[in-house]
Amino acid sequence: MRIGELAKATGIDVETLRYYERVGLVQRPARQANGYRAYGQDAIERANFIRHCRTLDMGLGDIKRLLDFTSKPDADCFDVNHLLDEHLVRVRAKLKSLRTLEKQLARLRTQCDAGHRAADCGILQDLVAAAHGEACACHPSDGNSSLSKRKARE
Amino acid sequence: MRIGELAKATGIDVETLRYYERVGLVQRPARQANGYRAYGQDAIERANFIRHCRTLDMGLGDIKRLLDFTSKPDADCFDVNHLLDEHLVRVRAKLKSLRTLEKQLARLRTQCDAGHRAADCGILQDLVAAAHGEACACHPSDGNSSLSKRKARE
DNA sequence: GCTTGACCCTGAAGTCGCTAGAGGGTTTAT
DNA sequence: ATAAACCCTCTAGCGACTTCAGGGTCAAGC
Ligand SMILES: [Zn+2]
Ligand SMILES: [Zn+2]
Ligand SMILES: [Zn+2]
Ligand SMILES: [Zn+2]
Repeated sequence: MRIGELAKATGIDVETLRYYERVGLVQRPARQANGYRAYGQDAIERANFIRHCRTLDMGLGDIKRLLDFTSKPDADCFDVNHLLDEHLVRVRAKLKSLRTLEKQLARLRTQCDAGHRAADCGILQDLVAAAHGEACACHPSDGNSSLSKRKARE
Repeated sequence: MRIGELAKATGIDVETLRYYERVGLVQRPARQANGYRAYGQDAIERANFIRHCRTLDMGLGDIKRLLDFTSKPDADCFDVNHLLDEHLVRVRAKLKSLRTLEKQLARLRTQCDAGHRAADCGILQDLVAAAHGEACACHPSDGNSSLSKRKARE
């Protein structure tokens, strides 16, 4: 099987497959006499595994670790659970912040409905006022910089 | 005001401020005799505006456009509304996909609770089965590659 | 006077997960 | 024979930073 066929079979772009090979996610396949990559059927399995994990938004490093587990049947799967737990934490944190964000943006959007002068635009006024520190949680405005420190630790 | 003070006043990292200057988001400040950047009070306003918009997850290009509006009071604010609408669409799309993702991951996590052999791990088995094409929507498994084409158009 | 440490400077490279381009070679169909 | 469709490598670009290397500047304490 050539790379284009593997791409069609898995829905992964040819360039992406070559990229996965470069970073070690996909093993280097044998080559034909002309230098073309020659994949076996197992490459479809592996590529589909990667694709599925990517749709679950896992990082390539995590996917590599999971792939390694599939070839070590006697290993303890604790790390698999842990990896998934951490990923869930990340996803839930992002979900939470996106929900807040959506509310903020929806409210902001109501501040202007028709076209008028920029000076009278409720949205711009709202943004400027927030930057000024009025009723806004995003910048500390007191002396401490806990927010940036927290971000740095994440 | 030196860059470290501006950083502390706004909660934006020093390196990030220099990066914003490089990409034209923050105007180049005057310099002291020793080459240090010397900011005025207005720099705090502008930097806080940027920070606030970043917590609303706007791109630097959008923020620049908004900043430009704040100095053009007579412009029509239509583009401001439009920019916000597009951003809301993006945020809501991401929110929707994250909600689906969270459900999938939460279900997957239930497949294994205690440590055992990787070969018996319900999570790994689930992932392999999904990659195999069982009850999984992420890869087409039929002949067409509509999914990848759709993605390319987006 | 001299070192220590906290600042500041520039420019370049690394991060992640691709994506696109340049500049070729090979195969297949007409 | 020629064109389209495929394949190859190597390189650079995206966004929004972060980090590193290799310096310069300045106040305080000994
Ligand atoms: Zn799948
Ligand atoms: Zn408006
Ligand atoms: Zn704010
Ligand atoms: Zn398990």
